[in-house]
Amino acid sequence: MSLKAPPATRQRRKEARPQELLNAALELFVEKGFAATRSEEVAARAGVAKGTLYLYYPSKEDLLKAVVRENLGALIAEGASIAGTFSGNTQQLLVVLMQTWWDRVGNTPASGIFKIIITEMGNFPDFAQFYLQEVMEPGRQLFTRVLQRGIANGELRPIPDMFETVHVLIFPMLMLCLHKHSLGACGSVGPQMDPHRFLATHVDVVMRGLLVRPADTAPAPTRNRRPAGQ
Amino acid sequence: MSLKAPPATRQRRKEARPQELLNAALELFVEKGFAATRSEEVAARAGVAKGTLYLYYPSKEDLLKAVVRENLGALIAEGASIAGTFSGNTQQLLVVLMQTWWDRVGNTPASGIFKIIITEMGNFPDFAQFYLQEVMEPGRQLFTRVLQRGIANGELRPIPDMFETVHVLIFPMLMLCLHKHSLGACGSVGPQMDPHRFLATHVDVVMRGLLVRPADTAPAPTRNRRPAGQ
Amino acid sequence: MSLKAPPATRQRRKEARPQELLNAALELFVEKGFAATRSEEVAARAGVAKGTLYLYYPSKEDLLKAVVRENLGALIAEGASIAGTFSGNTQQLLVVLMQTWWDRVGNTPASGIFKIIITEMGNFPDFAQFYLQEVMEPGRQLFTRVLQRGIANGELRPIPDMFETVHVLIFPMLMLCLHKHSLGACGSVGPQMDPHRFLATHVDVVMRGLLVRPADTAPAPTRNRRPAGQ
Amino acid sequence: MSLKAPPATRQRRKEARPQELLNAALELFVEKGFAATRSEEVAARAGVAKGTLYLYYPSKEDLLKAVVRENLGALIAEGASIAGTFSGNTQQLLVVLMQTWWDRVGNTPASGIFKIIITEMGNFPDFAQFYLQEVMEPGRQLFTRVLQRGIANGELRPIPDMFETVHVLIFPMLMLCLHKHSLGACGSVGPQMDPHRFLATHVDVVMRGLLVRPADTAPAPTRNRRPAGQ
DNA sequence: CATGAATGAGGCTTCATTCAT
DNA sequence: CATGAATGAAGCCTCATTCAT
Repeated sequence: MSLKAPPATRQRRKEARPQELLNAALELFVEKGFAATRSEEVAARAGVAKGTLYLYYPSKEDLLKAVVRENLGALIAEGASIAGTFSGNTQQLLVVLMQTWWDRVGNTPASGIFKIIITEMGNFPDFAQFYLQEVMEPGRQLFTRVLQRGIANGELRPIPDMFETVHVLIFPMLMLCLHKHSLGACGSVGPQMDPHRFLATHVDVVMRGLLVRPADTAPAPTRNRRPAGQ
Repeated sequence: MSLKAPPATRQRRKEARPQELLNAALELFVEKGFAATRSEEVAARAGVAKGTLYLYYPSKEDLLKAVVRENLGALIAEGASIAGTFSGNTQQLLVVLMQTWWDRVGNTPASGIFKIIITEMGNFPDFAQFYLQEVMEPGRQLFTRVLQRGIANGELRPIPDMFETVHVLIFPMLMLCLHKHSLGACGSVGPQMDPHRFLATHVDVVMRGLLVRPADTAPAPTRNRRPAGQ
Repeated sequence: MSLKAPPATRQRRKEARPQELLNAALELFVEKGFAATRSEEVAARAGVAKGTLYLYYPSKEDLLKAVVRENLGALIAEGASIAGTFSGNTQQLLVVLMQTWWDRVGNTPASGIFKIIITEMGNFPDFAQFYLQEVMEPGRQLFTRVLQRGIANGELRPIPDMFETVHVLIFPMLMLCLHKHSLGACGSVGPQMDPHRFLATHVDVVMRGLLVRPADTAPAPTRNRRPAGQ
Repeated sequence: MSLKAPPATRQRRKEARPQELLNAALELFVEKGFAATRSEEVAARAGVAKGTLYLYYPSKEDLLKAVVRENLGALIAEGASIAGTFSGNTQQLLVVLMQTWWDRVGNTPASGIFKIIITEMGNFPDFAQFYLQEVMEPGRQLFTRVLQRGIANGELRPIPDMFETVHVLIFPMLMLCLHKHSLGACGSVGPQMDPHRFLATHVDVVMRGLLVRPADTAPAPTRNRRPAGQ
């Protein structure tokens, strides 16, 4: 842009720093765990020196809290925006919800936040409250409304255990994120999970189980892969 | 002092030590994470002194590996034993498999091992191999066989994406364990998850989605609870 | 903006900077000690930014040395000026010396320098030499001359241990300064020390002990206070 | 004593450790100041490793508090014991009090506590309260009682400003301690202060100033030293 | 000149591990 | 075997100092 290239050393980028540090911290906390991540690593990955981290976050613990807040905020915002207005039947809505959620959250570094939450909820009790109120509960209510609308529409059969059924919808999505950052990140030998296909199958199976009269729709026609082990 | 009495206690303990240490370690690693758990805490919870731990396990890392080995072993053993011989239809088999698995694994301290695996797989790469080969793969094959038998029986419709479908069955079970040791352990305010009911609902919904002709079986008759929020 | 106005302030400040920094540093070094005072605090109290301090003093240590030099210089100057020419008897001279010293030194921020000297003499060995030569020794000689003149005048009795006697005169003055910056600065509950009264009493008692024939002078008539605890 | 020499390394001396650490800490805090003393230095001077210090005191600050408590305790105990029963006139009592105090306190490492107190009173406000109540106030009352008894006996003249007069007695003693650990510790070039002689002179001068009719006692006959500077 | 973002050496503290008893 | 006092490497954090603006 300007004629002078950005100065290599000792750059003054006060504006961008917090976000860069949060990104670095998220990555490392997800990869190695909070306790096993050294603050210096976070700083290094953000491209600054040890001390700089402490100009923005007073302690490693505060950094963790900022990471969680920041990324849960993103989750919440996404959830709200996705629900929005949608015309189409329940199955289509669920497919859109889940695929969008994957594109916007699951396929994003923010997906790692679930691993942190699960791991550190015990050590930082306020996370539990925060997570429950700001993420789990809204998500549960969103799915509950979707299913209830489907029942009211006559699309879905009556659902006796709504609470559990909603979790049957949600849990695989969360597990997909966790999987991505554990087994999925370990260059494992076996066949890789294709998230989109998994979510499509998940919705397809569950919807067949909830519809009044399951359509005879085969799921997205699949090329014949995975000959082994099945 | 006396010639016979005291050794009894000491003797009994001596042989139980390794198991007591592994139990204590499992609990603490699950609660606080491996890095955040101090060796001394493990020893204390096992009722021995710090040094004693090192008589049995040469390092904290080795202790972790023993914990993982031990509990993955348990998982494997359970899995193998559960499948066994079973007469009944596929849905009944899956219900039995899952409920038994919950009783023998999920409802056991060993359920925490999944949290450790997910958390530490990045720091201890051999866990991935180990876990994949000894747990995930056998479990996947078990469920694959069950579904394939169901298809062969004519109970189940053809399943185009067997790999994903099996994970649709497995992931909620794993997530249930993780949930139990995170949100579920935090005295959260909202309604608690009832694992048996969750698994029943899970099987019911998924089976309806897989059966050739979904039975009209209502799931386990539910007392009318959870009036709020659904 | 305007052609004339703003520089006035800035200009005035610029010349006053070193002194403002020294004042701020003296205060803080006295309050918290040299090691426990952060450079940034000094700058902040002087109303400048951290970096500015280093435009005037190349290091915190140099700042300390400047503070000590500056204030020992003040002490020396005062000492020299106080002695001056004085007509009156020895007791009157001592009273004037001490009260003046209190007004010009003890009752001034410079009084804090004694605390610094005592504290940091061990860490900065040249302070000892400096302090001894430039302050203690001149002060000792001043008092020695005063007492010797009193003996020669026939006002004072012979004094066998002049060295110690002079310290009997000096030590309470120094201790008064130290007290002012320690207990005296801690909003202590008990009765407060009135420095003028203390010095008057000090001179009175000591002079009675040194005069050939102690006058029957009551010390400065005291309002009846301090009924408690004495 | 025993046949086996004390084990050289990794000695187990749990009993003695706290006192050894307190002694080392007192010395170093007095020499260099609290903030300028590194915990590792304390440990090293006590002959242990860094970590060992923390087995006994949870932080450097707690160590300081223990040092102060420990040594103020000693001071208090001494004060109480010295007062005791004494037959003789007031001057003799004061001489005994002061010389004993010097032998038991001033000439002891505990004398350094005054330097710490003066320096750190600002940083640790509870020290002020503690010191005032447990040391200054009892000391002041002790000297007040001695002087009042002297007045009642007819030995001493009426004393209008008892509070200040008592401090005229006390301050030089404190200053003597401070001097010992500052100028006196710096291998200064000039003549050294002889504490006993100083205290004797101090008492002599002050008593002459307080007695109804000063005795004509010369103080302890002095060998003719210190030819210079007086 | 003045600023304050950035640095990194250094200090406090923890804790895995050792070893004398 | 069991203990727990002791160790010291390693991590968190501070702050004196630098330097680009």
